[in-house]
Amino acid sequence: MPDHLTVLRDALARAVTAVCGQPPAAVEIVPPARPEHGDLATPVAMSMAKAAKRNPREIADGVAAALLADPATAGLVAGVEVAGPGFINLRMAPAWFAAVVDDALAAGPRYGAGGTAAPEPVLVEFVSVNPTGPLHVGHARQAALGDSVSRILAFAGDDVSREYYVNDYGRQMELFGESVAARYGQLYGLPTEVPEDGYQGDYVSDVARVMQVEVGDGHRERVSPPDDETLALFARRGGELMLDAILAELEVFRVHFDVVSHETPLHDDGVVAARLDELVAAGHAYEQDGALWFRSSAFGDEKDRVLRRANGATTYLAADVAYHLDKARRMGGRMIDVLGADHHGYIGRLKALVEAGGFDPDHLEVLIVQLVSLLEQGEARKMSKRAGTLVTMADLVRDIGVDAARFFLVERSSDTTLDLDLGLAREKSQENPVYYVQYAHARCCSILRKAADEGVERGDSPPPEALGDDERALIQRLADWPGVVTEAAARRAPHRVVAYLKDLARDFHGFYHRSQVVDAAPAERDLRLGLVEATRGVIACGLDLVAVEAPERM
RNA sequence: GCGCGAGUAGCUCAGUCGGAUAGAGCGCCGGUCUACGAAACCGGAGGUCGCAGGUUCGAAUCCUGCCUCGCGCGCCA
Repeated sequence: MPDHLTVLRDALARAVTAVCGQPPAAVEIVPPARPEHGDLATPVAMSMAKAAKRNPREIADGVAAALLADPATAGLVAGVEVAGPGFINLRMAPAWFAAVVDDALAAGPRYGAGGTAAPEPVLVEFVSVNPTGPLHVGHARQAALGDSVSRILAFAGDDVSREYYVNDYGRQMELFGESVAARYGQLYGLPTEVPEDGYQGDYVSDVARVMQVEVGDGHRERVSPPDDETLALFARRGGELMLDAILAELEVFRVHFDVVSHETPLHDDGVVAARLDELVAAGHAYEQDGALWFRSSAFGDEKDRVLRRANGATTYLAADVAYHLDKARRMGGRMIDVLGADHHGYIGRLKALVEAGGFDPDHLEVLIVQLVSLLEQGEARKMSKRAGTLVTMADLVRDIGVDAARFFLVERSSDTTLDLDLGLAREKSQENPVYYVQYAHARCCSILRKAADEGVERGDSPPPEALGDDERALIQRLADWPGVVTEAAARRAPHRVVAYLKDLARDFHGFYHRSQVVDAAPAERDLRLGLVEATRGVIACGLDLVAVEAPERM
């Protein structure tokens, strides 16, 4: 059951086709620049003018006449006017506004869902940090983006799977193991020291203490000096504990992964070696200077890349060959990787390896998330990994709460650096847009509670003769929702949902101030009760798409 | 040097597969509670859309060049 904006768009497309003899590429319906231009406007006649080699005003006149004669929109369009260079301005009838509200109520929580034209399986991989340390605010932004994109794609109709890829292999894990072992030794007063380039953070001691509980003092004799077997144990178990902590934090952050895949088995089970052999056999890899190179330049990358070093160790890229080709095989659909800005130089390689593996490189999409800087009183908060002043995701959540963190981290387009004002985010009041939106939801609930308390139920009276400006604006905003979802999904842009919610909340607050609901005359009351319920539903739905709670009371 | 991203109001940013007089929040100035929540509403001031050309009925949006900022350019991950 298409929503009424779609009904109108289809009717306009039919009218254009009848007048021009060819269908329009798209029918854009926009709010008019000025209120006296009507309720809705479309520039479709002007965009058709070139293709049809006709005067835009002439087309517009024809479309206007055809639209008025279309039975599908009979009673919904109150007036059509051609203005300016060929804009078609529409004045909608009360029945149209009522129909929009009915659309939303009939669809319930599914209003706006399923708009993706060609749904497909999508695997969204994000966060994927080494289990050697806690998540910081940059990861929090990636988590918020990856999860919100997943929620939006799923709502729009795709079959989404969230995945975390654990780099639990290689030199960094060894260093982590050595660091944990050193801290473990220190618990027994041994002179063990964390390596210079190891992990110095306090959390390493926490991991060591947990391991002390698990393995007891059985290894105290084996960490000073350490033997390989012991280091391997500390690296493996330490990594597991760290990963558990990371995933638990992400659950608190309302991020749940459907699949957690590990790098180590790709090496141990020979998958990496097998993929490298295949690349060689296909002529996509070659030996030079004792190393094995991927001929990625043949697939558009800037230069060739090393897969296996002269010392025999495979690179991170080699594992990614195995991992991404495995993903491509499992999915048979689209892969989205969410990466930090410092990894953007990696995109060419990833696309190249997907193509070399026989898959369409366009099926891999890489979303780059720009940096986050935290502001305190307008001053940038200095963050340095070395100085230990890095703000972790846990710190952020403790400071401003999950709702504010999730909201602020996706409020801006992911390809612009984000300034997060902690003072504002912490503020539980007026200036804070999170509460502004949540408050609108609570107000809707408050009205509905009052109606229930007074035994007032929504009747089925016909729409009022005329609607107020606030009602028209709010209803039109609701009519936009399905389009907003589709757009946010197509562009992988949760910030569109957030921006919409702020607009919707503003329209609602304005309506609220000037319109009585429960105590209004029957015709108005029925429409407004439906409008409040529909608004409440869309706010709750939109907030859920960015994993922010919609409280009934605040 | 090359690549990617950004440059729009005092600040933070929307808007960018071309549409009418470029928007919001914050901040600033002023007004509104005996109504379903004032965590709200209403009004005002505030702009060479980085610069310069080009494309056309029409450019913040597309093209070219330049400037500034961030990030990246390893047989690291």
